[in-house]
Amino acid sequence: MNTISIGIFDDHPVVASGLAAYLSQYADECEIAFTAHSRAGLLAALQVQLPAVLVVDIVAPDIVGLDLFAELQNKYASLKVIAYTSLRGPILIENLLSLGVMGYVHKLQPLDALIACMRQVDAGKRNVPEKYMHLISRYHIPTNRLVTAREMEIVHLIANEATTQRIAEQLGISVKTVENHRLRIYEKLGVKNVAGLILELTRLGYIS
Amino acid sequence: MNTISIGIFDDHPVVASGLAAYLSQYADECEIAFTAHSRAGLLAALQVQLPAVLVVDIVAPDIVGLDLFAELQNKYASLKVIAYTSLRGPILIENLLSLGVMGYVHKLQPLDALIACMRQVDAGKRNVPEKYMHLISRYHIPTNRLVTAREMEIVHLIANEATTQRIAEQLGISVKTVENHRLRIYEKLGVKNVAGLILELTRLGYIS
DNA sequence: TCCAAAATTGCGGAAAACCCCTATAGGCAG
DNA sequence: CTGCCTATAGGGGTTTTCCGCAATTTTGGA
Repeated sequence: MNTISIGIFDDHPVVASGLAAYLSQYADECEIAFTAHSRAGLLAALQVQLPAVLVVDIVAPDIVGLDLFAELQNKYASLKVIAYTSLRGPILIENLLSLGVMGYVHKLQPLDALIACMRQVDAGKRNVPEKYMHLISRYHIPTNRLVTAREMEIVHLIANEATTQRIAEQLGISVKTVENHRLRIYEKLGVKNVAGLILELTRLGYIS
Repeated sequence: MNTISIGIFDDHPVVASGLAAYLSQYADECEIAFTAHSRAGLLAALQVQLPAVLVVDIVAPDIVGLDLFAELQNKYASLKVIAYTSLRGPILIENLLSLGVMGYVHKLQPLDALIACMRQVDAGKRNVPEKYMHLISRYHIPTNRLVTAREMEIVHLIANEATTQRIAEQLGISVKTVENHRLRIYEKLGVKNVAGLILELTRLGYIS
C-alpha cells in the first residue's frame, strides 16, 4: 500500500492542524505535505510541494470556494481535490462536480468518511455521499438553477440591507428590473421572501 | 507544572478528534479526558469523568449553546467552560459571561490562543479577547439588548418565511402586535429590515 | 448561421413590511 | 408603590416587497 500525500486547507487552524495531527496516526497510509489557513498560503505551499490529494474547506462559494477550484484545476490538473465543508445541498454538489472536484465530505460526518473518501479519490474515483452519486454521471450545471453574475450583485446588496430602490440607483437600472431579479432568484432557490433568501444564501455559503 | 484535564465537545468530529490529537503533543501539560460530538454524549461523558476544563463549541445559542452552559453550571459548578466557536459579537460574549463561562476563543484564532486560554482558565482566571475584557467587570445582561422568549418565537417564524399575518394567526395575537415585536427586534439588533435581521441572527447563531 | 433558451430589462397592481404614535395590563425589582 | 420592561393592540400612514406579464438583448448549441 503506497502512502497518500495530502495537503490540507482550512481557515480554522483547529481543523487544519487538528486534522493533520489526527491523520498522523495513519502514518503508514498517508503523509501530510502541508497545512494552510489562507488562500495565499495554500498557493505558496502548492508551489513548493504538490500533494496527490488536497482537502479544502469551502467557507463561501464566492470567497474561498468555487472559483478556487477552477483556479486549481487550471494550474494543477493532476491535483485531486476533496471538498470538506459544512455547506450542503445538491446545487452545491453539482457545482463542485462541474468544477472537477473529486470528492465531497460533510464536516458532520465521522472522520472515517473523510479517510474513506481520500482512499477512493487517491485511486482516481469520484466520491460523494450515496444520495448524490447519481449526479456524477450528469455533472454539468443546469444553468437555470444558478444565480447569475448580475443576480449575485443584487444578492449582495440585499444582504447589505439595501432596498430595491437603492439597488436600482446603485446599478443604474429601473426599480422594476431589480424587483424582477429578486423574484427570479427566489424562484431559483425555492424561497418565498427575503427571509428565506438570506437564510438559504447563508446555508449555501454565498454570504457570511 | 500539573497537567490540565480537558474535555472536548464539538459537533464536528474533525474538530473534537483533531483537537484531541493535536493537544496530545502537549502531553506533559494536558490530558484529554474525553471527546464528545453530541449533547447526550457530553452529559454521559461528564458523569464518568469530570475534567477541569471543558472546551465547547456553540453552534447556535438556542440549540447546542447558551442553555447548555446554564445546565452545566447547575450540575457541575466547579467545571470551567471555554466557548470555542466561530460565532462572534459583544452580545454573545456578554451572554456567555453572564452564564458563568470562563473563557472564549474564536475558531479563526491560532491554536496557541486556545492553549493560552486553557492555561488561564485552569488557573481560575476568566479569559476573553482583549477588546472584550472590559465586559468581565460588568457581565450582567443588559436585558433590553436581548431578544425575549416571545420575540424568539416570532423570529423563528420569520425565518420560516411566515408573513406577519400568518405569525399573528399562529400565535393567536393581533397583526399589529407582531409588527411591533418585529420593529423592536430590529431596533435591538441594530438592523434595518428582514434581510439584516436574518443575517444578524445567523451571525449570532440563533438560527441555522 | 440560425434558432431557442437564457439573461436582462421593464410596467401595473396587490400585498406585505415598515414607521411613528398612543395606550393598557401584568410582572418584577428597587 | 413606583418605575421599568414585556406583551398586548390600534390608527394611519409611507415604503418596500411581491406577483403576473411582456419586450429586448445575449448566449449557446445544432
